[in-house]
Amino acid sequence: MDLIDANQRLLAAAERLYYPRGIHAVGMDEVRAEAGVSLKRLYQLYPSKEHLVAAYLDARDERWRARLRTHVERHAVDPGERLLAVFDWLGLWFAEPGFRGCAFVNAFGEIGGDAPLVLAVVQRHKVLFREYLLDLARAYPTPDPEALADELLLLAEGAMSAAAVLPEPRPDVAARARRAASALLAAASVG
Amino acid sequence: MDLIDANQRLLAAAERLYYPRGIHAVGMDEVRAEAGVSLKRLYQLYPSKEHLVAAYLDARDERWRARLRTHVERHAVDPGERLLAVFDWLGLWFAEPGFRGCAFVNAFGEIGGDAPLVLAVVQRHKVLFREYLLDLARAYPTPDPEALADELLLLAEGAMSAAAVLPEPRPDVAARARRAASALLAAASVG
DNA sequence: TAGCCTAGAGAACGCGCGTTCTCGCACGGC
DNA sequence: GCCGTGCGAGAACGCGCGTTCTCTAGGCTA
Repeated sequence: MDLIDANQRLLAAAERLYYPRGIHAVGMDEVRAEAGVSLKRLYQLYPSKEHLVAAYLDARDERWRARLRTHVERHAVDPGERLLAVFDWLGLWFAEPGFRGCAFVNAFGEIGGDAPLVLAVVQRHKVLFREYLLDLARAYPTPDPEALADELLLLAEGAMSAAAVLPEPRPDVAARARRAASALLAAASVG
Repeated sequence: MDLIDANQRLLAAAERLYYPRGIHAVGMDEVRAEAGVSLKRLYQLYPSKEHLVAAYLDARDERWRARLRTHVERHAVDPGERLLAVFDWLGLWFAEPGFRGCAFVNAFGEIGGDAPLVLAVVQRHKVLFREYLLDLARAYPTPDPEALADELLLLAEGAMSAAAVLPEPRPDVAARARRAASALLAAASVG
């Protein structure tokens, strides 16, 4: 097995273990075993757990945003509909088995304080999500796309938190967020 | 020192240590030392760390909601203004030194999976916050106070996440949330 | 075949945790 | 005065972690 293979297996194993259980609950040896990689290789690729965690989050960021982008592009063309499609996708995500909230917010709560590499990846993810919403908002007829993007960002972030934390039976969080987003779109529209 | 005293000192110490640093980063002995209480007393009051953490979160929940309620009652009488005052208070909270996001969301990310006592307190806190918003929304002239409360809850939750995670310089998250809340209020109003 | 580099398996190390146990001591009832 | 009970102080224990080290085996070159 070469380095590239081992790397992919490690990242896949990290995803399978870290997201459902949290980071500090999963030891390096468990990741190693799940990936079928020797500890030597692991530390050759990632000199510390923090590096591995940052890489896991980085990979998750790419995948998460790609999935969102794909859904939006496939299901809407009108700028307003595209912004609302973000919330439809959130609803699909929330309904997936094993959903446990935003991995980045969770990681921040768990090790945000001391882990600069991880903090940087978390912040970058949120900035990139915000920029994606801003891209969509710029296509929408509103005088202040930044404000609109920020407002929708807050709704989306709130939906992720609420979907993760609220006990069952919970109101359909994504649908509520979509309704609010629709109202904000109408309020921000110049047409 | 009697049990009541020791309990108060422990809860105060837990608050000072757990919120800024996270839960798993603070050991029982450190809480004991900060509180000036013997380990024996600690385990007499809380038979495990999970019990102590749950009690810390419970106390924080009470204090957090009381502070919010006090601010809202002191600064607004009109129902719409009261709902908006929630976001003003969030802005004050975010600006406090040491702000590190919602302690309950952080605790969920850190140990949500396996810690039923903690999970229950987290969920209860969010439910009570939602009920408070619902109380305020019921005084507002809208056909669906539940929907309005849920929408504002999402904005508030999103603001907490964004204020915690987004890197500096960050947009004034609470003000953005307030603006969005204002738009949602207008959209929900029957008058 | 002999030597050598590499890699895997996993033992070992040092540490910090949650929890329990031990010890010595002060204080209250007879 | 004396015994027992409860207390604080902190040592001890068992465990699991992140990280490093050791041993062994195999395949490559000459």
